[in-house]
Amino acid sequence: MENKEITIYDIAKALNISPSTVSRGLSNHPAINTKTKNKILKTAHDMGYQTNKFASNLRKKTTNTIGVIIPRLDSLFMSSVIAGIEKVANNAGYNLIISQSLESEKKEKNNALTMYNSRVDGLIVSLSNGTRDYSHFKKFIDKGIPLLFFDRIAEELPSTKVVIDNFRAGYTATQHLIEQGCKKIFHITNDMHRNVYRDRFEGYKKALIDYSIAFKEELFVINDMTESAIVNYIEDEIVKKQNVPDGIFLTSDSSAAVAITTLRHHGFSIPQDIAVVGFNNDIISKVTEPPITTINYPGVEMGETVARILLNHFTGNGNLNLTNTVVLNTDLIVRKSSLKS
Amino acid sequence: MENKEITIYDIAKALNISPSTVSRGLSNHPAINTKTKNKILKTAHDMGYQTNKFASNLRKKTTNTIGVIIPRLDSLFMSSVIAGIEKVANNAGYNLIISQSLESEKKEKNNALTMYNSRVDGLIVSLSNGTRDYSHFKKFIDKGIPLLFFDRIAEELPSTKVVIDNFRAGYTATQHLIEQGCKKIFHITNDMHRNVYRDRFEGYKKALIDYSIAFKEELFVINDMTESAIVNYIEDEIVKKQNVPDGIFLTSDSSAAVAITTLRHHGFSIPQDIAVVGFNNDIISKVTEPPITTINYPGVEMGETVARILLNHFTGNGNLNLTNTVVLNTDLIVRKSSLKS
DNA sequence: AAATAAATTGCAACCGATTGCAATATCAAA
DNA sequence: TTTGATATTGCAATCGGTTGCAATTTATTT
Repeated sequence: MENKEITIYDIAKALNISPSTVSRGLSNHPAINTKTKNKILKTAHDMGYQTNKFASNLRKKTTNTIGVIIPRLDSLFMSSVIAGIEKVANNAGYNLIISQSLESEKKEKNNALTMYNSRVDGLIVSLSNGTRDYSHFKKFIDKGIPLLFFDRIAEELPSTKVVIDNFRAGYTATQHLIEQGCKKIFHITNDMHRNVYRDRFEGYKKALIDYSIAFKEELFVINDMTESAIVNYIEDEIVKKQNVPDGIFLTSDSSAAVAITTLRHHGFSIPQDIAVVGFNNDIISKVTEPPITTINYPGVEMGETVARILLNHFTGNGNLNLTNTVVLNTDLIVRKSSLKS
Repeated sequence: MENKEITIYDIAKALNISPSTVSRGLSNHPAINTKTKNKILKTAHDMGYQTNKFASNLRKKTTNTIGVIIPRLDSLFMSSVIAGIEKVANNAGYNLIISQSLESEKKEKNNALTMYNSRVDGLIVSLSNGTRDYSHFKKFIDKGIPLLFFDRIAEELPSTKVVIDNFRAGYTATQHLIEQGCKKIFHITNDMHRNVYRDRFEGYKKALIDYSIAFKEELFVINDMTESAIVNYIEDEIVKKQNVPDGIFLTSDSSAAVAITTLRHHGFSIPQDIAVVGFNNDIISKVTEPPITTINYPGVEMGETVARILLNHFTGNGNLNLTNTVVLNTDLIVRKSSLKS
C-alpha cells in the first residue's frame, strides 16, 4: 500500500525501540547513542518516512512558516526580494505565505489577519502606499511574533528594518542631473507617507541646496504615480502651461517611462530638452527610447538579508532588538535619458 | 493574560457543555441545536477563540494549503494570476505557498518536493521552460493530490488545465500583420517544448497558409528570448545579412520591446519598415516607442478559474476528471507598432 | 401515560510528534 | 565485586480538534 503514512511508531516497531527514541534520534538529540541514531536515520529513510508537521507544530507550537506581505508582485524588484527570502527560508526548512496588498490599507489589514490566524512564526512586510495606521501589526508585537520590514517601512514601530539609503540615492540622482547642466529639476513622486519617497525627496532637496539651486515647492509634484496621473500632470502642467523643466527625477522607472513617452509625444526630446532619471532599475528602464538612467535596487540581497535576520532570531543567534536597521547600497546606472553631453 | 490560547475546552467549560458539542457547533454540524450553536458561536467570538489548525489538520489529514509553482513572479500576467488564485483561495480559507522555478527544471523539481513535504492539498503549476520530464509530479498523482496546470501545461499528464487558445492568438496576431500588408513575417519565439509556444507557432503558420504566403523555415526563429539572444539575432541575422522582414511576431512583450529598441537603433522605423506584434499586454508594451500591439492575457480570470476548479473538487462539487481543459479568451490590442496605414 | 421515534449531546479514542522524569544500561572507580 | 556516576532509553502525558457510537432528551404517536 502506497497509502499508509509512515510514522515514528512504525520505525520504532521495526527497530524494536520506543517512539521517543526515534523522535530524539530524528531530531539529533544529544542523549541518543550514535549507533542507535544512525540505525534510526537509515530505517526512516528506507521506509520513506516524512515528518508530520502538524503533529510537530501542534506540540511545539511553531509553524515553520513565514508570512510575507508586499504591495505587489509584478516588479523585478519584488520578485527578486521574494527569490532572496525564499532561498534563505527554504534552506532552513521554512515555508513562505506571500500575499499582495495591492497598495490598499484594507487588504493589508486583511492579509495581516490571515497571517496571524495561520500562526506564522514571523512576518515580513513592505507597506502599501495606502497604509496610515499600523494597528494591524499590534497583535504580532503583543504576542511576540517577530515583525520585520523592508523597503517601505513603519518607522514608528520598534521593528527590524532593511532598507536602502533613499536619501543618498535621491541625492545622487539629483546631483547627476545637476552635473548634466540641469537647473530646473522637477521631482515627481508619491506622497510622503512612506519613508522611501520622503527620504528621496530630502536627498533631492539637499542636492539642490548644496549646488546652490533654490528649491521651490512648485518643482515638487506629488501624485499616485499611476499612468494616468503622470500623463495628466505632464499635459496639464508642463505642456499646456509651458512650465518646462530641463530635468525630471521620478521615483519609479515605470512612471519615468510613461513620462518619457508622453513628453516625446508632445515634441520634447529626451534628454536634450529634458533629462530624466528614474528609480529601481526595472526591466522597463532598458527598453524605452531613450533608455532610462536609474538607481539600482539590490532586491535579492534585501530579501536574503531580511530572511537571514529573522532566521537568526529563531535559532537564537543574533538578536532582533540589536539589529534595528540595515542599510544596503545602491548604484546610479547612467543611461541615455539623462546624458545631455 | 493575553498569553493563553483559547481552546474549545475553554468554551466548553464556560458553557458547561462538552468539547465535542463545541467542535460540532463551530463547524456547523447539522445535529447541533440552533440555540446551542448560537451560544457557542457567540462565546467563541467573545473569548477571542481561534481554531488551532494544526490540531485540526492532524486529525483531518488536510492542510488547507495550496501550492503554486510558477516560472517567475515578475510580470503583470503572473502577479494577476496569483491575485486571482489568492482571492478565491483565501475566501475559502485556504493558504497559498508560492514558489518560483526561475525557468529551471531543477528548481521546479526542488519546489515540487518542498510542496509535497509540506503536504499541500493541491498543486497548481505553470511549467518552467527548462522542464522536460514530469517525474516530479508523479508523487502527487500517485497519492491522489490534485494537480492542475495553467498556461504552460503538461499535455501528457491527465490533469486539469486552464489555458488560452494559443493557436488562435497566434493566428490572430499574424493575420493582423498580414492585413497591414506584411508579406515577410518573422516569428521569434521560444523552443517548442512548451505548448504555449508551439500552439502560437501553429497559428502563425496556419495564417500564412490561409493567406497564401509561403511558410519557410528561415522565417521562424527559436531562441531563449533573453535580451541578449534577441539583440544578437537582430544584429547578426537581420542587420548584417540584410535579411529584413516587413513584420515580426514575437511571443512576449519584453522581447518585442527589446527588438524594437534594437531595430530602431539600427535605423529601421517601426512600423513603417517593420511592423511588430508582441504577446501578453504587459506594462512594458505601452511605454515603448512606438507602443506595442499585443495579445491581452486574462491573468486574474485564469487564476480565479484554476483555483475555483480546485476548490470545487475539494468540496465535492465538480469533478476534476470531468473538467479536463478550460480555454479562456484573448483579445488583440492594436497599438502603433503594427499600424502601417 | 406509555411506547417509539427523532433530535441532541457526551464519551473516549484518535491523529503523530515531543518531552519531563523515571528507569535501565554501561562504565569507571573503589 | 560492589557502588556511584554517566550515558541511554522508555513511560506516559500532552498539544487541541474530530468523530463513531452510545447515552440522554425531546417530540410524536397510540
